[in-house]
Amino acid sequence: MECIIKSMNLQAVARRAKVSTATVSRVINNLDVVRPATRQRVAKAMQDLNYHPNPHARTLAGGKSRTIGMIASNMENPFFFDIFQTLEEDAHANGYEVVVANTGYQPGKLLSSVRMMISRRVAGLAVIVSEMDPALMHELQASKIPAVFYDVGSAGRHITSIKVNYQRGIELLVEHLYSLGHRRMAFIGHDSALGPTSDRERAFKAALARHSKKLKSVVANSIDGLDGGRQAMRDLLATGFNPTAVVCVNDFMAAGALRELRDRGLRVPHEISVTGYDNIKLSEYCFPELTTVDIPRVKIGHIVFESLAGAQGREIVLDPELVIRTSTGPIPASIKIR
Amino acid sequence: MECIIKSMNLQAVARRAKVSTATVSRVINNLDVVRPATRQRVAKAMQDLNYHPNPHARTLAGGKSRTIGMIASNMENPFFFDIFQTLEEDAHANGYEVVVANTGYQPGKLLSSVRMMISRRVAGLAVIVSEMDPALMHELQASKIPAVFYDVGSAGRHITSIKVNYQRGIELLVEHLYSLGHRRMAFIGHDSALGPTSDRERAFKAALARHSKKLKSVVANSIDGLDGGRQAMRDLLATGFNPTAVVCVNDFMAAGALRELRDRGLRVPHEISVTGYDNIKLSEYCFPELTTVDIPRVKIGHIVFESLAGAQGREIVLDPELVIRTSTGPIPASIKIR
DNA sequence: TTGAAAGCGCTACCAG
DNA sequence: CTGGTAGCGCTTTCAA
Repeated sequence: MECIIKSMNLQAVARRAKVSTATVSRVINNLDVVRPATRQRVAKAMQDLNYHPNPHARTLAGGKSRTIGMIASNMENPFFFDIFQTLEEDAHANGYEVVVANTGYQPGKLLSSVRMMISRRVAGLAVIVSEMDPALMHELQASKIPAVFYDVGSAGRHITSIKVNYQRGIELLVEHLYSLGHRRMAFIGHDSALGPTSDRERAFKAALARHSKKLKSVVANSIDGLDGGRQAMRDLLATGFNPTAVVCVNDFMAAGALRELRDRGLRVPHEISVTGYDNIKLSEYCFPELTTVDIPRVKIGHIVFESLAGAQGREIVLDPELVIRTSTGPIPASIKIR
Repeated sequence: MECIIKSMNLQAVARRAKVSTATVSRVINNLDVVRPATRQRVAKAMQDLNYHPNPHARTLAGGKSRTIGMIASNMENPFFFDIFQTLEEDAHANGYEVVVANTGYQPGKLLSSVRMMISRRVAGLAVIVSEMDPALMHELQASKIPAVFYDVGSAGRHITSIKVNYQRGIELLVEHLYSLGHRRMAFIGHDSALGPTSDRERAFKAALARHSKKLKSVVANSIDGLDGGRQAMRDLLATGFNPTAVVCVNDFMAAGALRELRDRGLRVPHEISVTGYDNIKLSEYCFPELTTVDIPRVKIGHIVFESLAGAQGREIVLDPELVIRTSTGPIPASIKIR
């Protein structure tokens, strides 16, 4: 029993409701020029026919879609996912969808993703990445698509910029560690295209320098993720520089780093302290729980949507907050003597 | 300096290359009827104009998109994300994109997501969920869109079914625990719309019954996630039934459960054993590392793409494998005496 | 091998 | 308030 279901279209609905396609379109788009009675009739026809508008046709005809794009560096990292989730909620609540693209921290993918989003005619674009590409801004500017950048770029015509004072967060962490007696600290970062020395690494170095120009430090980078964090810690320990505290670029990597220490029998925080960044849910489930810095991801998600749908071109700065848990503590007694 | 960039279209390219729009279309779609010289000319024109085809127009005109849809119960759970990631890789490698929809285990959202995917004219649809909806199969069948179901539904005309023998995995786990001496076991599951007693819970009970009809057990359900796992463990301990081993529906919840035990000072596995399911990366980073059952997510991702792009209507069954780590051990000495 | 033209389903503008 | 209709950018016959 083959049944050819030629998907319903405006015309079919129009015929059934005995109105023109224009009127059906008006009903679909909630234009309140339609007489209630007519609206009723059309609504019923749509129901009866189980009609669903073709989004592609709508986008093509209208020039704009009901889709918001989000480009992230690493959706596997809960930090990005959390932002996505709030954004999606807001979007759905307003009849939008959101499609995501992952760059994996590769600038090349960033650019191609932006292009793809533009050709998709997204209604707005959220760029939540650590990478940067010079051509990006230009293309985006030209496309006139409302956009919001997180952590990179600056506000402009249709462009909102959300920034978290990363530097400040690192300072809070380093200050906390310093006050606990730590003097030999290391930094674990992730590969990003910002050159050999990333902003974040620099922020760490700068925070150290605040206390004393003579504080030595070591840096290890790897891929963002649990394995990457573990690998970085391995590399770090292999340098022979024995830090009493390790500051990680984010919680995700910190969680991986903790595992390596556990394997080696180095007790945290008794023998070595570790900090994360972001305050993702996982940071509370690590062993030990991570001392970290809170980045308000839910808030960011809301701001992103709002900036895409409403007030554009703003510049927003958020301040991070220190969250002290059990992965940090006083420096080991054996070292105190020195 | 305002510049109106009216986005390039086929016609512009056609004009510049001095051919018809039909020919440009042929070049775009790689139809090898075009003379090499012509193709060259068109390609250059596209370059010069920085032309990018409008996917909506393509879908509208062609009736089919280059987008694959994936519907998952909980993208926050790495299990689903891992499948997504492989699927996306394969898709991109073949010029497809993939859009995801989250159901949060709600059957209602499942249905609306399927509808949305159908109206989007996705080229294929992967349904990786625990919920089920009767109307779903019907609509999908009628749409003639190639689909693949994971864990629910059965193969059909354009429908591929991938199943993992969940029951078998649970058996492996229970067997392992039983051989370690455990007799009082509990199960931590997550809410799903399969009624008060889910398939998975039943699988657990059945596995217990294999050994002895008299084995008592208790079940606690909560929301899938770290917090949910923790809450379930809390509920479990509150029942007063003191299990020596807890089988969790998946690794994600198990990770949450471990945290609660840690907080209470219950040492794993010395005082209580815990198992997970899926073998996600996080299971290796838990403390202690989770004994679990491996579900080949990468393989599943590949099969999904393959089933959507190529051979359809198959029925595939995968077998899970036991992975023994350190979250399970012999029953506590204090109990052994009994 | 290429061109001309008829749609795909919908929006938006102009009349009535 | 409603209808008619010209596109939106592309694919796909049908002819040449």
